[in-house]
Amino acid sequence: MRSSKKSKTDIVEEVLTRGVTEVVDREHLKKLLLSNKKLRVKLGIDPTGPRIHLGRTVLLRKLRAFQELGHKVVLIVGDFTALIGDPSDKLSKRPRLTPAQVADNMRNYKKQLSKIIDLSSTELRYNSAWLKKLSFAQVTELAESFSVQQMLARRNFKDRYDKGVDISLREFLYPLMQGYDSVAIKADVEIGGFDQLFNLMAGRTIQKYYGEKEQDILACEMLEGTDGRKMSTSWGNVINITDEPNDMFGKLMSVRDELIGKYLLLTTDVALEKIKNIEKDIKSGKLNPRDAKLFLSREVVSIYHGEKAAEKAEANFISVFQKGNLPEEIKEIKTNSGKIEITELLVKTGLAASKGSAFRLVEQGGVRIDGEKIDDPKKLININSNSFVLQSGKRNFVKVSGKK
RNA sequence: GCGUGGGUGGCGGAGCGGUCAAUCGCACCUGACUGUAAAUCAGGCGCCCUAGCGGCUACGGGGGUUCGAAUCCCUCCCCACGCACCA
Repeated sequence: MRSSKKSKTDIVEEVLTRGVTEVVDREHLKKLLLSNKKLRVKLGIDPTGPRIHLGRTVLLRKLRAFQELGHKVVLIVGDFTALIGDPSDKLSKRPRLTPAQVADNMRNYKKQLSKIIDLSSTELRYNSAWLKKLSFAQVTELAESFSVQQMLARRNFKDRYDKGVDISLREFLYPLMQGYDSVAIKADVEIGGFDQLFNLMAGRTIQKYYGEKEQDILACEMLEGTDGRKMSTSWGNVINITDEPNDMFGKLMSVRDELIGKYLLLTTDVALEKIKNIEKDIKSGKLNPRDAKLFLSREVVSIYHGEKAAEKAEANFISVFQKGNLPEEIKEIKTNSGKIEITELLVKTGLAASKGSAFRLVEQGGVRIDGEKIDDPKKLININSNSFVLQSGKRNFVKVSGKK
């Protein structure tokens, strides 16, 4: 973080509030953070997808802040729990992962994690290490810590129960396992998304049940994706930190205007005051939301690809979308020379999924060759060694030329 | 095991004998406009072609009734709920 002159109190205050919706023992945690005690800060990650998206970085960035304050981050890889399936904020059951998938996902994960947190000082634990060893008697014992009524207090269990939608017993076990993780690693603090609040609280209940002191809880805001719904891999509205600079930049530009402030708050280090000003200026019309988004996009892309790449991505965006120029890098495709129908060419180059949709694209005026609109779906295109740029819509380009 | 209600396009969810390739919402695509790939508005959104009130394949699988079935019947598979059996 670039907060060099801030006092510790200010830093702690920001850690406790920025992008945070709920802190469970707020005063208690604040005191701890201001003391010199080194805390064990837990974050559970379910390696359910191979990529880390911006929504997940919110929590990771929070961890980073704790690291900077000198605390010990304990990352729990839910290799065991992922096999069970997490019911959080889902109205129906989640698919379970196989051990092979988990292992595969983790390989990619570490590389991505290191872009945000300091992995060398991080304790990485797999919860199968202790959960696998529990005997059935011990599980039964653990199950004693919760009543069915308490479980049903959880909103999404309650909703499903009321609607008559299946809740498997296995799902009831999930919060218990996550809570047991806290016991196993002796967590002082646990971080999680707001949708995880129930599970985080379960950690407290279970720690207490085992006669240990209860962890404090920091629940963070959920980040909306490009379409305004919660960012989630299964919705396909994610911005992955592995996305190429141009792609990442473009996705950020398509975020809804109302979310600009939230994105700045949750995914960048931009100072709180500056964010406030940006929001204010957008509201008053002094600042064009487009420019605020350019700023946001540059910030985020810089974090994952460096400032140079961010500048380049911005220049590319302005050139292509604001000025309508051709992008710098266009995919090139070589095909057989000769005459070919435009619709067939679109399918061949991957710009259209089927001839029917290619037909529609042309009819709707979305197809251009070297900038010139093609309006006849039957048009024959002559392909020879001279290349030309085939364009579908505003953002799909392919350079086509014939083989000799 | 018995009973009830279900299984429809990427998802949610209509339709319950015929213009149903299937209302609608979300997602997605194209266009207009703009401040950007925001918002808004318009159109599109199974596949094929000689592009047409065209052909083909589709509504869990299979079979049947009918001029005609996503819609009715039989059967199989799967899901949920309830009941029972067994402890």
